[in-house]
Amino acid sequence: MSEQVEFRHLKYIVAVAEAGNFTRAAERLFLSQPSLSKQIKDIETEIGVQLFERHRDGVYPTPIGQMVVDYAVATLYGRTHVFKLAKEIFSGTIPPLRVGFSCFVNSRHLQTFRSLYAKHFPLCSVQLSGGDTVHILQRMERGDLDCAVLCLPIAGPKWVVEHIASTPLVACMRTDDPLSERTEVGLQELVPRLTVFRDPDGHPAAHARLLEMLAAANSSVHVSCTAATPHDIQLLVRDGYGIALVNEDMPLESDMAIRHLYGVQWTADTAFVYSSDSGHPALPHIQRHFYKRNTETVRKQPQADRPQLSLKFDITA
Amino acid sequence: MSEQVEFRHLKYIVAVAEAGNFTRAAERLFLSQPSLSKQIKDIETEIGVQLFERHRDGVYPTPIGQMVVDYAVATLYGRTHVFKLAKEIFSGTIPPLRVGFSCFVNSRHLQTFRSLYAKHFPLCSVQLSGGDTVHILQRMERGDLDCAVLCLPIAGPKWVVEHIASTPLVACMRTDDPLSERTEVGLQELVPRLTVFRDPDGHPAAHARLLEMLAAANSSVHVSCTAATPHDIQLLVRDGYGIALVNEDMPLESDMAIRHLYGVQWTADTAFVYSSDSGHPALPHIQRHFYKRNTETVRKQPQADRPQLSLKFDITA
DNA sequence: ATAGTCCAATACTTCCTGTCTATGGCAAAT
DNA sequence: ATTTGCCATAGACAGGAAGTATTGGACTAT
Repeated sequence: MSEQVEFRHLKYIVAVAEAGNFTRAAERLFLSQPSLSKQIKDIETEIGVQLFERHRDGVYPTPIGQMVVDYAVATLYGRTHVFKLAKEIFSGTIPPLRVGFSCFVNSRHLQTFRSLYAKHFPLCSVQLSGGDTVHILQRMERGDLDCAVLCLPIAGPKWVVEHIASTPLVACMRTDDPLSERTEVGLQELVPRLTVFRDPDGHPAAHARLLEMLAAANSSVHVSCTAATPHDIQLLVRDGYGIALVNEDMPLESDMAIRHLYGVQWTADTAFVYSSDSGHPALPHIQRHFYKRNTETVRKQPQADRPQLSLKFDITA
Repeated sequence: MSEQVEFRHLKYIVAVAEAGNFTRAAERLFLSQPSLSKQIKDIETEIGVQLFERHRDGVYPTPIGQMVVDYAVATLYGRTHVFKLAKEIFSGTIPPLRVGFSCFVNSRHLQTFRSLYAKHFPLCSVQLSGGDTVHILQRMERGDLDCAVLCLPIAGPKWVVEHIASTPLVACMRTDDPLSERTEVGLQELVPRLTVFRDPDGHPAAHARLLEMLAAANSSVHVSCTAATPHDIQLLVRDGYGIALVNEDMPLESDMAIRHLYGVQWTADTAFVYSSDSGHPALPHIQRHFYKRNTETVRKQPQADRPQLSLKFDITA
């Protein structure tokens, strides 16, 4: 039924809608008016729907016609951009992708991203640079970075956020800590000693969300030590300043142990982020791949009986 | 550059990728093999990118080719569905849209939805039915409803959720309540008298989220009265059972007053929801319109200094 | 009234191009 | 060495998109 509709027709439909007049639309298309009229009419009879109302004072899309016009604009845009991107990738004229990352993101996610990119864009190089989340976001806003792998939550409509992974939050303590003899530790016995945190300034939204999750569990903590890197956090824990909540997959240094939490199921989340008005042509394609990977694997929702809280969402959004 | 690429080519590209072989792809397309070969080759030279690697044991898409194949599949799918939808709307063969709604959703959102639908699909009718959120979701899952206008949070990957509106949460009390003399009420003086709530069974996730927001403000409440409708909530408040948290735009009955909260900025959110595997062809188009309306108006993020918490997200997701 | 203007639709011709058949080339299998 | 399977090339042909010329309808100005 729609098999006969070609890109040519979409171009004609858009032109007529914009010009509001067959004659001027034909001029703009460097086409004769009869040819344009016929093509539009052919399509209308082909799909069995009137797309335009011809009045003496102009040609207006019908409501359905307007829907088709919207579709046509999007589709024409998609075509030019896919093939533009393909050519840029093929010729290597695509600029190097500048990727930021938070040091709290496990390096395997960076490797996943990197191999995904290398697989799809073998001629294209990647420039990595680490930093705290706020700084990375600032640099993306300035246009100094194209995208980033960061810890959620990331707020606001200006970012495109594609979830990559969830990791349980666990307690990080010394191996000689009495609590390390348990296989799991309860929140109530943990909270009084929970004093080591990620630097709130590095990612205020994540800090606020963590405090909110603690509040939801009727726990209030005393934030006495903060650190800007996983290494520093373990330094503080090793030196006896307290216990920290860390990602289960954080690279563990010597004399450090992690224990799961009992009674709650808290997770931290990693995401691929880029500016919604970013110009780099590879980003939507990469995002689409992460999206596919998500929709294929997310099926198995565990639905545990323990309260599942996640750092995923920014509660101030 | 990509101007020469037609839907025909996209079909050919997909067929070759699926058949892994020019000859068999041509058979499947009821086309001669040379014609197919030539068309693919023409496109490759036209856009300047090799899409397929011809090996002795088969034809494989290059990485860029795979990207184009993905694009082609999506674009072909889009074309058939847009015109199928257009025809169904035009001929009135589109079935009536069965819309569910929660009674806590302000009726103006239903009217917005209704006028949007009527504007785009004038020949198509709407069947409205109200109920509590859980019930509406169940009916959508069973296929008895096509879509719904509900209060967030709505969890899970099986729902497509498009945000419609945010409304401040306010305290609902009797007009003769001492607190009603203030222009704003503080959470600390409010919480001890906050005893009237929406029925938790009607929307467990929203109830849990509200309790979490209260916990985040170091407040724990005693849920002594619950009601299933805004009317019943006001009934309980009028009869002196306590104060309720309600949407600012809830239709107010006589002797009832609402007061904003001081120190926090809490909001409840309304969304357009439908099943991600729903077959009704109008839904993606409606969603697209809400999405457009959002992206056009959301620019002005207030960024107040008060803590902004929202019922928007399901924290157990 | 009537001529003039504007615009879409129709009739017919031209020419481009997508498809076909036939064939060549190449590598692996027998 | 021959056969087989597959893709590329060459030349002929037909379908249809676009062009030119024209008609027809509706409004306007004199």
